[in-house]
Amino acid sequence: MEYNFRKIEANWQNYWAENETFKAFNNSDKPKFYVLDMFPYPSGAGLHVGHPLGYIASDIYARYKRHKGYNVMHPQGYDSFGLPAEQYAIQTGQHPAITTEANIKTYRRQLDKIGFSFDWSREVRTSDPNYYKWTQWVFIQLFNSWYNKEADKAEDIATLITVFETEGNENVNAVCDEDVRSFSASAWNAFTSEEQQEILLQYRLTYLSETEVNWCPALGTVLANDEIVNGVSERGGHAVVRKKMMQWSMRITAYAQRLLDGLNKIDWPQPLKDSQTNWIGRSEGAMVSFDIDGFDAKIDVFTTRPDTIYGVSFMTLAPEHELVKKITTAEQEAAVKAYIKATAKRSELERMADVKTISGVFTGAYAIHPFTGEKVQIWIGDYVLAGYGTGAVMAVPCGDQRDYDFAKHFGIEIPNIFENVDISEAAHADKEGTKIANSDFLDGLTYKKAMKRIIYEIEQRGFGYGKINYRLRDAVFSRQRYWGEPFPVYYKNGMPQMIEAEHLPIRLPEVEKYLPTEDGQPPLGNASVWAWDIEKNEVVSNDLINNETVFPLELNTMPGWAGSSQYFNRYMDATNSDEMFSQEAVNYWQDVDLYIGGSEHATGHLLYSRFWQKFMFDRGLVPTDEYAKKLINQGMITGTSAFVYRVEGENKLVSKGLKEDFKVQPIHSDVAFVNTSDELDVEAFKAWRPEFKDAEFVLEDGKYIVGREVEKMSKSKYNVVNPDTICEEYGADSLRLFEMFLGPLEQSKPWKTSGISGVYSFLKKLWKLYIVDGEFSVSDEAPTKDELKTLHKTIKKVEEDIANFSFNTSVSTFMIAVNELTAQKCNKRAILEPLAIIIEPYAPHIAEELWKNLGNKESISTVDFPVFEAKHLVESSKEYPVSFNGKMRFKIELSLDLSKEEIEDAVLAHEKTQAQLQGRTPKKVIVVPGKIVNIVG
RNA sequence: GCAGAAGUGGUGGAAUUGGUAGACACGUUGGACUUAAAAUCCAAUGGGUAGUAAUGCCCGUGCGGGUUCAAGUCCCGCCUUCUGUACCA
Repeated sequence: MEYNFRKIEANWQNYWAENETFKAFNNSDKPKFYVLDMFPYPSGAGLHVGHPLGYIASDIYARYKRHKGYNVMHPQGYDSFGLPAEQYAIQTGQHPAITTEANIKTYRRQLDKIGFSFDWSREVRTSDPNYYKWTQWVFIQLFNSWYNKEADKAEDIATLITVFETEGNENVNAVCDEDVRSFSASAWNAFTSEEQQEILLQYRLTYLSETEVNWCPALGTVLANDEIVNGVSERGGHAVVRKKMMQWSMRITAYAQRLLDGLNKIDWPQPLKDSQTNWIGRSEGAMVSFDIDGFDAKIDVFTTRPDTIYGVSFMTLAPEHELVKKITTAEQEAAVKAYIKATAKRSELERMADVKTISGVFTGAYAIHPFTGEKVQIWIGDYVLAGYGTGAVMAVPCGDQRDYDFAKHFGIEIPNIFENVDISEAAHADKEGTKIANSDFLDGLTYKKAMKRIIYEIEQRGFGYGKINYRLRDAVFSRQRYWGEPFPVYYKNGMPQMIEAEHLPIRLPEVEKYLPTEDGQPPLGNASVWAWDIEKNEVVSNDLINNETVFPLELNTMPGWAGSSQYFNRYMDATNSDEMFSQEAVNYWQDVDLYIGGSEHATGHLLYSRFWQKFMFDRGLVPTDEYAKKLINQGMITGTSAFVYRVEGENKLVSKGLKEDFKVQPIHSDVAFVNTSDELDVEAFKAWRPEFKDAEFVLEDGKYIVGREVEKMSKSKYNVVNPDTICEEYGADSLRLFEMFLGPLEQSKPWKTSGISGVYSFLKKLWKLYIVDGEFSVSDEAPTKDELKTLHKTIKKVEEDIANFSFNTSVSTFMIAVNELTAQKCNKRAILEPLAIIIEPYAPHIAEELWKNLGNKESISTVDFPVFEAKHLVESSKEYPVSFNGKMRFKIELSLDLSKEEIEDAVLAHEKTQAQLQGRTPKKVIVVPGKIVNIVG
């Protein structure tokens, strides 16, 4: 009776599917537990062994929690809108929906093979109209909301309109556009409907505005800040330029502080929290206005060091600053123009890479220092970024290194406002421990006191106000793509109008071509049936647009993060067609208890989804304002690439050991042709690369040995290992165990197929424990002390390891247990039955098979994890023999909340029983205060 | 530059609050079984050194210091690698 994993796994996978074993119900006597994975984008390449790592970990946790008596929801779905399917469509004309459907089929087949306990009845796909209906619905809710700073939450836009109608906007404290004009109630009521709409748009949480965006000509679309890496597009590495376009944006900045505060109450990895904190970029300081000499205009600056204002000796504007043109003098005009032209030409990438070069031009204009009344030069320089703060700085060369360098370079004076500080070499940027000097009323004050005083003075004298600034920008929400959620928006007289919720979803229209139109419109501009009839409430042909009731629909689609910002809530009630989710469902499931996924989403999905959740919380749609209590970032599994070495200029390939003797060029070989001893199957390689069909292979010891290198697992590096192959050869349980055994979950580590034989032979040994003379058979004899010890040790360790997410060490624990039980020739039900249960999360198929053969009819997945009485525990903890002053002592760990005497008694009793068991005389016991208990031996 | 994480055998990695460093596994070597191979099982495996042997001694967790009866673990100062981020005023 062999361990036939192929048959066992196929049987159980069918059984689970037929019986919907892992279906979670929205009500139960058991406590709830929600385990979530980041759902995958179904790419055409299918899964490689790196992808399921996080799913295996979450699955172990989910199965474990089921055994511990929880009602566990472990859903899965697909983030199925995205660029690859669209680009494939552009190349082939194939509709992205068809490609996506095919890819999902592959993914599902691969996932099923691994034996996950997903509740597929809750599957979601972001590209499914029944799903994106609710993405569109949330968009409408955002549009119909404004952020009330008084209440510090989002509210219905209707409440804002009421305020406008009764008292205008004088007393409204909202997060809104900066250039909102003020009006009275009577003025508001006199505005035309269009004027009112325009004003409201400046308050809505999602709004349309002409914004400067990151335009990527090669991709034909706008990119969000987090989609740009080092000045080029994250996807494809194409150049990105700044361009002004009409775009939908999300007023995420309204939530900047709450997004920061919320981090304190969630158990997420510190590095991830740090990167969100940096991304939000809170800084405290002041806004200060400087008058411009001879102009009726002011330069507003944001500074974190208003206390150094007496050190200002010039000002610098970003070259793009709107005042530059206005204030530049005739003499300086040519130089300024040339400089602006030169900086505009430099790409973002160059500008960032080249931070050393100091450049700038004097505008010829002067600002008036608000406190001293002195004239200070106004310069432009590209070290000032148009996109941060106001795009202008008050330069304090003695306190800021960049200002210092600039001043030195252009010979501008550097006044010193610090007591006893030498600034002849560098600026003095330290805040603490220095007193301010030469600064009138600030003289002698330290940083903290000076800050308080100067902000007070600035506000008193009307030069500005204290301000907290955030680096976080509002998120652009429009994409010029086809394969994304269409907006539920049509345009009437140029003003955006929402389609009523009951008419959702607005389905993606069919188009002839997936490229932008010839006149530069997004791909939806190719659709001929893409207009909204407000009488019929349906999408109609564009030809009818001249009708009074038919209006053009929005041509942009939503970005990738739209669909992933609320999917975790939709899982709670995934098939509900009347609501996004029922209140009963969301009140039952509340939030995610464990979320596992990659850290690359730190400033994308994981920030936006927190924003949406907070918004939904404000509007009373969800019960919590953070949706995931605990988050774990699983590490990446990298590939181990294989290389052959071609002698330059010859059709000759030399083995690794000989490559030093030649001038060689490494070439990737497919890892499929290399065995575990790094030996290349030369014939297979020749058949794979026809250009080497006639090549000469220079062998060492009769073998061709390849070179190895750890790289990211990718098709182009030919180092992809497919989970299907592993499942076919070793079984899904081996794959699951091995992925966990590979190393700590959160660490990145290279895949090495050779190591899998260890876990595979472990499973075979486990199987054999239950078999006597080729037949399933266990004895009902009472277990021995040693056998019980092995079992309880294993239970204790595995539970601890699961609690710490140290799945790798728990696999070792299983191996030790099986080795010990094999050595003890243990074949007893009392040991083997619980063993099958505790191994089940890691190796569900074999565990179920063993369970069935033990004579248990019920599926193991419904059995509770064994709990044993304390009296069964043979020892309270591990004993450490320790050498102390030359004497042998033992350390025993006891976590007891008892007095010294009670502990002494307990230890003595323990020692007595131990001594009796081992047939020796009891040793003298000394209890040392603290946690350490020593037994002198 | 800044922030975070990490450096342990030939390899992946254990070592829970400071207490037998190298668990477990891969690989390697030797052995059993076999006509042979595969599979399986057994044994050895950080380095050095003494001994026929049982066994013993010395060194050893990136480097240099320190605290401690005791340091991979704690403290100070370095080095290296990885990850994120960056003219953020």
